[in-house]
Amino acid sequence: MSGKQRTVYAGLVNEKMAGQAITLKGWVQKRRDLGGLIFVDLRDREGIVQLTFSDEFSKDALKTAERIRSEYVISITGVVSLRAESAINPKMKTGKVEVLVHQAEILAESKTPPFDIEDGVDVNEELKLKYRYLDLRRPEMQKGLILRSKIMSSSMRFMEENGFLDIETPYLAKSTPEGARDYLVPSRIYPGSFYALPQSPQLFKQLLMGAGFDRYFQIARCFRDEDLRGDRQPEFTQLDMETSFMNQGEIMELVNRWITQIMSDVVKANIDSNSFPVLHWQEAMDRFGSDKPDLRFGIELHDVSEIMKQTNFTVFTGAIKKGGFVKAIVAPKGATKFTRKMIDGQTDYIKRFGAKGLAWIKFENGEFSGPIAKFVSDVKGQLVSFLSLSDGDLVFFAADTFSVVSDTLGYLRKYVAKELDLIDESKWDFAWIVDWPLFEYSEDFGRWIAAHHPFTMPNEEDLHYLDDGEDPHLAHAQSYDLVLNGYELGSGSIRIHTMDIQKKMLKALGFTSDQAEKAFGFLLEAMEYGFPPMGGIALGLDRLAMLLSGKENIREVIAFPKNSNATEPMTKAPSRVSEKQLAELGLRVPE
RNA sequence: GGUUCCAUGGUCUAGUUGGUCUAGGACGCCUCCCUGUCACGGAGGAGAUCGCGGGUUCAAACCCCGCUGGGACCGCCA
Repeated sequence: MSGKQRTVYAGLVNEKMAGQAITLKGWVQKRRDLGGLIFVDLRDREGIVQLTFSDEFSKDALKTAERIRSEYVISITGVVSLRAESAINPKMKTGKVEVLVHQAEILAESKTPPFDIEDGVDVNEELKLKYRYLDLRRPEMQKGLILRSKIMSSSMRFMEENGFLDIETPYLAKSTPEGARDYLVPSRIYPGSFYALPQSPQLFKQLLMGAGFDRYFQIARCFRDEDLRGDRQPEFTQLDMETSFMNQGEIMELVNRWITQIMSDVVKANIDSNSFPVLHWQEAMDRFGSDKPDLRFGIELHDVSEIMKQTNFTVFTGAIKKGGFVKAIVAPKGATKFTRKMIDGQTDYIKRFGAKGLAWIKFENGEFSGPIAKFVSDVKGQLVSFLSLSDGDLVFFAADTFSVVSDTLGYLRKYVAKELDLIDESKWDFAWIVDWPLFEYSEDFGRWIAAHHPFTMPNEEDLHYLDDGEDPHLAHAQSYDLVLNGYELGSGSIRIHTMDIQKKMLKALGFTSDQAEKAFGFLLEAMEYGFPPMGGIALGLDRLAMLLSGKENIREVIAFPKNSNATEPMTKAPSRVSEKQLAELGLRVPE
């Protein structure tokens, strides 16, 4: 190395530096060789600046430039120069300047990369992951991770300023029932026994409250061995906090201030956290068909069961008789936009939600048309006024159980909004969803399970539902989810802090006292030693970073993510291990 | 566990009623020329067992079956 230190990042060179000698280090984005004059675009994490090589400035440097290829790592020293008016490149942040190179050194050569390192490249995902370190050189990717870092530092600053203590909790923890599948870690010292990687620091943070730390915060990695999605990775990061002696409203207010600070620090957005809508879970489901509604657009669900009861359309009346619903959404001026082919495609798509079909009518020139028009003609007047239809509208109907209708129309309203271009992508629409059911039915277990987790405090007035002979699943919880643009950003609750309620809760979940003792005995015992009232929340850092950087996949804001099959193409994890390693752990693996 | 889509030089892709494909294009790469480019330009060149295996056929990148790998979705995700 020449020994000269970098004086500035390439992307930060500006007109004020004109005439100054600077030293830059970075990667070659592009070389343009005009013969005796060579231009090189030099890239580092802050951006790109143009270098100019000519024997006018240095014969040696020009010679070096002739050898330079894409992705070489170079170090140069030169003088910042204002470009002539005609040579200014308005597309570049540094387009008004260039660096006349007096000294150049190649620090590392590079093979031709397997794909172009530039934003907007369309390369298959596996190749990008295999050469992740190259993909991460793209400005877009660096921007995402830089933004993620800013969310973390903004959060840490907020928590520090509000008296929260950063306390680490174990990664080698105990497997507990309920919830997601655990990642297990075999114990060498106790063959046949396993640690579990935490699905969240939930129990530990509650115990920290029990220990009197009062306010806890942690950027915590969490592990869940479930199948992946675009917004779900097997390991992910939570901005996790817990506080003693605060009620639900106070915690929500604190989170509002926290989010406001993040939005201001990270994306310079001035959001009014006092205006976050607070929706009851039931209301969110009724109006939007989702517990994480996207509120950037309308297209609400309307219950037309009462009107449809009067028709002879057995698909509708039959669903109602079975205790189901008929609901509708209106695609404003959608009658011409949505072709028969598109509707057929959607009819097919919604079958995955359990819907048997999709009914629709078009309202044009005062008349209904479409396959079911004749069945609903008798209630035309009622529908037009109930749904406030105007000319050219298209109406979709779903008739089924509450959950199928909700899933179907909840999906369709997003589809319709996208097709009709009704979504304002510049908006940040936060919402709180509160008053969740305490339990939900699991087909898998054949019993009621905790909707949130087993430590969630029921609403005070619902406590009696946990008593013998009552209907526990009518109980609602002191829990609150923060939603942004249709994504669940975070989930929190007030926790149970007394043993008798906790025991009732576990009993309602079907635990015998023996099983409860075995799984959560340490927690129940802790509750006997002065456990304070407490509550908290965990925000999904990866999702927040994804949304704030406008990405559609969580992989874009994780440096080294897994692919959709939970493998990692670069290191090829997971992999087989040696017989020796297995033997030490007392494990045997079938061939 | 299920549904669905995809796989052609380094990258992205054309090809789709089987023959005219000796597989076309763009970008990239290599050599040479070029002093104001920034999607530099000009001339020339290299580079593909069409993911793998089997089948149908006179003939398969193309049709069928299986496998592998990948994307999206459902289940799952306290």
